Amino acid sequence: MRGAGAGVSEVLAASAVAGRVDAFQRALLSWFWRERRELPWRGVGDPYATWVSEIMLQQTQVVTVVDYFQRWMARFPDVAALAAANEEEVLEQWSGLGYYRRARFLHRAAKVIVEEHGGELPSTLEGLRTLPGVGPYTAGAIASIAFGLPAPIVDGNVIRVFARLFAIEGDPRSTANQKSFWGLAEALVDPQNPGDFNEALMELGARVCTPRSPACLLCPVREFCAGFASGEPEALPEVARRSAVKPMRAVAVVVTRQGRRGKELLVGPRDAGGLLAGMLEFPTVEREGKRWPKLDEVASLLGMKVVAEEVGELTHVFSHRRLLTRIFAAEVGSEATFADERWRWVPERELSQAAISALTRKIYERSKQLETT
DNA sequence: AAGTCGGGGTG
DNA sequence: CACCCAGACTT
Repeated sequence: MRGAGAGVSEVLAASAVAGRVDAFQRALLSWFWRERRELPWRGVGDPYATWVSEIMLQQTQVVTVVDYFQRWMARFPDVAALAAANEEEVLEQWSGLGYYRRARFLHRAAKVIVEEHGGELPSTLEGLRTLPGVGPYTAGAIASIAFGLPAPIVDGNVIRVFARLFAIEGDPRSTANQKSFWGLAEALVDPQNPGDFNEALMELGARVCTPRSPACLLCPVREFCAGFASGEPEALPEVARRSAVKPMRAVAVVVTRQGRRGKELLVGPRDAGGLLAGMLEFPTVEREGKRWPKLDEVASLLGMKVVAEEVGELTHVFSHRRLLTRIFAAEVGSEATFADERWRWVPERELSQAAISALTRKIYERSKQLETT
């Protein structure tokens, strides 16, 4: 029995991969070359495309990313185009994808690349690592996939695959186990095909070595796997205890007016730094806990008296928050203006392409739906 | 080492 | 529901 965080060489020596690293690499790679999915960022040969895809894929599944990636590349085809854009345009493209800080990092890094690297992505692990938003995983992914360097990667898929292959017990996030995962990734990556090898590990985790019921009978490396041998591959890795989801309440008012070009809606940017920082939203008051804010509080936010009708309520779940929102609707005169420069009128047909979060999109859909009934 | 930060897919 | 996802960054 190996304890958590055993040295990499001991873990490797005690496994079925010992002395057969070449065979392991060949088995994994030939499966990958046969079974891999066609994805829009694969085989493009453009480090910028690899970078964009890897940032989008952070904590986000492949199927979700595909459309966003294609729209992004059409709008910002290269580093220079991204660097020249303003932040709102960047957030418009990211709208709905979540973790908006990633979009800001991508944008900021593009400026750094133009100003300090002559417009070319750094081609070393250390250079990539200096870019905002590029951590150990993403640096390894770009280095191996775009530049052919034998850099290791460890993501959620690799953790699961290695925990099973090598029977790594204990909390996979512990420092000791992280050292094991990174050490194994470094020891196993095929220097001839580092990018394909790394992608193969992740694709195996995503499609075969899945969390609940892994498809071991389809696995190209099951002969090397301690989890398969044990008969209980799904027992690893150990699942971490999740922190509690805190309740939140909010009141949002969808304020409309008839502008010269049809109906317009009042929106403003959220505070920087917090949840959904900088995204446009309807006038909203949020509160931690289960007590509802009052409509008056939204009115004072706007500096006006609001005559509004409640049109519904919806729930939105974040990873660590559960937010219930009461939605009101108010129509104001076409001459309505607001002293606070935070607020601005957006034509209804432009809202769907604005820099709004999925939550704001849901609120809008709900208010529209009630209008017609 | 623990918390923060979205959103969607899945059993 | 709960869990997970081609994580990074802050405290």
